[in-house]
Amino acid sequence: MLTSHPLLPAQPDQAQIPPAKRADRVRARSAARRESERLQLRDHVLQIAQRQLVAHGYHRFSLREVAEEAGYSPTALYRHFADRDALLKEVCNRYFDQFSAVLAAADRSATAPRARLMAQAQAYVQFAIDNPAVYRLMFLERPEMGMGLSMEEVASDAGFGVLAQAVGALAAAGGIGSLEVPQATMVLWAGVHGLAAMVVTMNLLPPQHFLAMTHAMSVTMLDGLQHG
Amino acid sequence: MLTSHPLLPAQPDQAQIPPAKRADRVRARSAARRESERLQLRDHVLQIAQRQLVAHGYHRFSLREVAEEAGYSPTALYRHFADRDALLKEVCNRYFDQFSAVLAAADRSATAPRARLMAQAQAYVQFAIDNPAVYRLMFLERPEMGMGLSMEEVASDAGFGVLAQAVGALAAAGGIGSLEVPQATMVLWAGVHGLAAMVVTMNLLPPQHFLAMTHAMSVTMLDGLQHG
DNA sequence: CAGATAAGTTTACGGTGTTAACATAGTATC
DNA sequence: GATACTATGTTAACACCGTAAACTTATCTG
Repeated sequence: MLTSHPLLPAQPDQAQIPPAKRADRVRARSAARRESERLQLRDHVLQIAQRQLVAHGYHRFSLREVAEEAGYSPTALYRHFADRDALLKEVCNRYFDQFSAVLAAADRSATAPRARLMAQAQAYVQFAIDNPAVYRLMFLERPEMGMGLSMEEVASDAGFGVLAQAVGALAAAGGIGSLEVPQATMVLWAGVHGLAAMVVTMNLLPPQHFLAMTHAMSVTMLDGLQHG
Repeated sequence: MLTSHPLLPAQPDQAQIPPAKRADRVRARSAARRESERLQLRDHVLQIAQRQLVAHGYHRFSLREVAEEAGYSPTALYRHFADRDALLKEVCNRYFDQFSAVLAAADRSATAPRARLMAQAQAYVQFAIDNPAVYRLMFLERPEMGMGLSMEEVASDAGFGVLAQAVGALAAAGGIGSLEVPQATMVLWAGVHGLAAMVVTMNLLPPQHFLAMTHAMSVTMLDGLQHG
């Protein structure tokens, strides 16, 4: 039998503390606990939403079904999220962090600018292969989610910082011909984005095929930049 | 006051023709007229659907609203189309023909393989700019519409025949390095597809921007193919 | 004339996102 | 300690959606 709430850490002896201060502390702890519970619930719902998005895809994603699996009435979720889109947007944000991390890791796996960009492209398409529904949501269906940035911002620094940096390094090494760095960044991004879009829209071909194509595309573009 | 049905052409004097044969002819004409009316209605509905798809976008497209504008009950459309997707698919097909024609015209606007491919890329993105909802439907939302082909088939001949042909011509002129023709075709297609996808998903930037980027991307890719 | 066929209707079902009205527990205040 | 307030749920309801089934009506056919 538990003598104290499992979520609450054991409290020290408070016998000699003035009641007023003790009440304040209790109140503070209570508020903290309720806030924690609220965040925990949010997180729980978001995890379910994430799972269902991956499982059913973007088109079948339903707020009501998320609520049902979470054990709430559909309208209860509106206390925690403005609407269905806000819920999806939060799911997006989490994946966006993960996506950035994946790209950054790929970037660190090499030193030469060209090799860094090749690795990034591969990781980019691999992410789309691993998370088609998420990539679709972030970049195809609701582009305002996942990043509230304009394309220029994305290509410059805030969004795909690692990409822009690597392109900058490539430019410093003389790997870019007549194009400016932002333009070259956009071109590279659009190229892999095209492949990623194909991955998530037509799921017939094996993933390996797309990775090979990504390699071919990266080589072609990088060669083209160099001899431009 | 009209003495004959306006849709029916005036018939010659049939006084001396045997009643049996005359009945046959009337029956045939009647069937033809009903068939024509049916096709006319189909076309009318398709035009409305096309307009609404362009106006409201893919997400808001509603079978019921099409029926309302056409002046029918929602279920009436099921006599002419299997379901909502079939209706959209037909709209797609019409645009697909137009799309092919646009690409073919662009291809004919130049003679050198490289110039032909540049023109095709420009026309490709221009089509996406002009018909974002349609491009989205054909290549992003429902790839099985507009072309029931696998990516290989598309890149080879049946789908983008003009593209594959131009790449073949480029290869014959020594414009392709180590890549095979199908791979080079896919790379080029994926590149412009990436730009087109950006056009239809993020409609913030001016079209001219995308056309300039298309130019940069085409040059980069073609240079890359040459020096690969 | 009787029957089949085609096209259109109304009705209905299950699904969606979302709003409004209500219940209730916990907190804050006098 | 009673009272008001706030947060967090609930149910009911609205306005959509795609679509299936049953029914009406007009037309063609044997």
